[in-house]
Amino acid sequence: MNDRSPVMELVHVLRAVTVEFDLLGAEFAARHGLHPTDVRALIHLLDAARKDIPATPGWLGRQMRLNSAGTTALVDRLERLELVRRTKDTADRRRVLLEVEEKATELGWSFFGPVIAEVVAVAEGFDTGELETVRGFLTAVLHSTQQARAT
Amino acid sequence: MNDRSPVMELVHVLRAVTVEFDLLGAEFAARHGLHPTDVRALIHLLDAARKDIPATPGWLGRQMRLNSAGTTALVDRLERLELVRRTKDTADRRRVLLEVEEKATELGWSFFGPVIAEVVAVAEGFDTGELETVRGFLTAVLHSTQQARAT
DNA sequence: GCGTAATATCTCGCTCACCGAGATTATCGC
DNA sequence: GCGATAATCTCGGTGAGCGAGATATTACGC
Repeated sequence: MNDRSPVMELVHVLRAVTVEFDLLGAEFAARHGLHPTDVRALIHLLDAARKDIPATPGWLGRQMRLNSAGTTALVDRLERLELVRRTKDTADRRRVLLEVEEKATELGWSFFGPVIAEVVAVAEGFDTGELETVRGFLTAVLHSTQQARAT
Repeated sequence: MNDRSPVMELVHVLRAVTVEFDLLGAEFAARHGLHPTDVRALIHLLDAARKDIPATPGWLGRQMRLNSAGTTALVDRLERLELVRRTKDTADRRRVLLEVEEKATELGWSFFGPVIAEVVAVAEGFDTGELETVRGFLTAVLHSTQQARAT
């Protein structure tokens, strides 16, 4: 596999994009006095809310690869910042549901807003078919790596 | 901006890919008894070596958004793990150059190898023009976000 | 050349994110 | 009901990263 092959270029740029997004998250976190982990958690929680997946501490911990102690600490932090609220699940009273506060969605938009604007601006230069190609490729990579990680 | 618009789908999948890559890094780190930060540092150092950019603690700290104390601790860790070597710069003797050991490149390949294999497999289903479209799009997003972060 | 400012790195003390182990509380199958 | 299982939380400890400041080397103004 040549270092200059088209596919290797793709790998490099993909990696560079993830590094860049990480740094964006870290800077956003620092600017708002929270930790990169909190931003990552926020992303997962907003994602869950968007997809109507019930979010619990256990679920969040699995997403973030944190153990239960770390997860409790994380949720404590988020609750203290008034970004989430703990509520008991009436069906299974062992469970605690995490509900994102409005403050959290606002924070989420102020993080993603600029990113979305960037991507929208870039997308201007591509036609619908091309964007569909990009989306298809990224989706395939996503599923492929998720698959690989699960094994 | 509709949540189901093609561009928003792209944003979501891009974000999902970065989350997935983060998790890959974290799991790789855990499996090798090091920290996600160490893996990130390794990526930056191997990148620098590949591009013939001289890597110093200061440079690495800027890439990672660590302050000097944290950077020193990081380099200490990497040196203890025999992944990098500190050498004095003869031109500017205030500076310390970080040279990656062979062990580090091996570790890098064992991390990227599987990822590359995934991307290569996915790329099979796309022709050269399509891959070029994807690469162009990601490169544009990369530059655009780098630009935005600098301001 | 000489003193001063700027630059690169490191040291010290501290905070707190995260882990391992285990306690607590609630649910389910028998 | 009772043991097994599951979800969450508590406690104690480790160490990554920060702020402040020390040290060493180089660049600049005179």
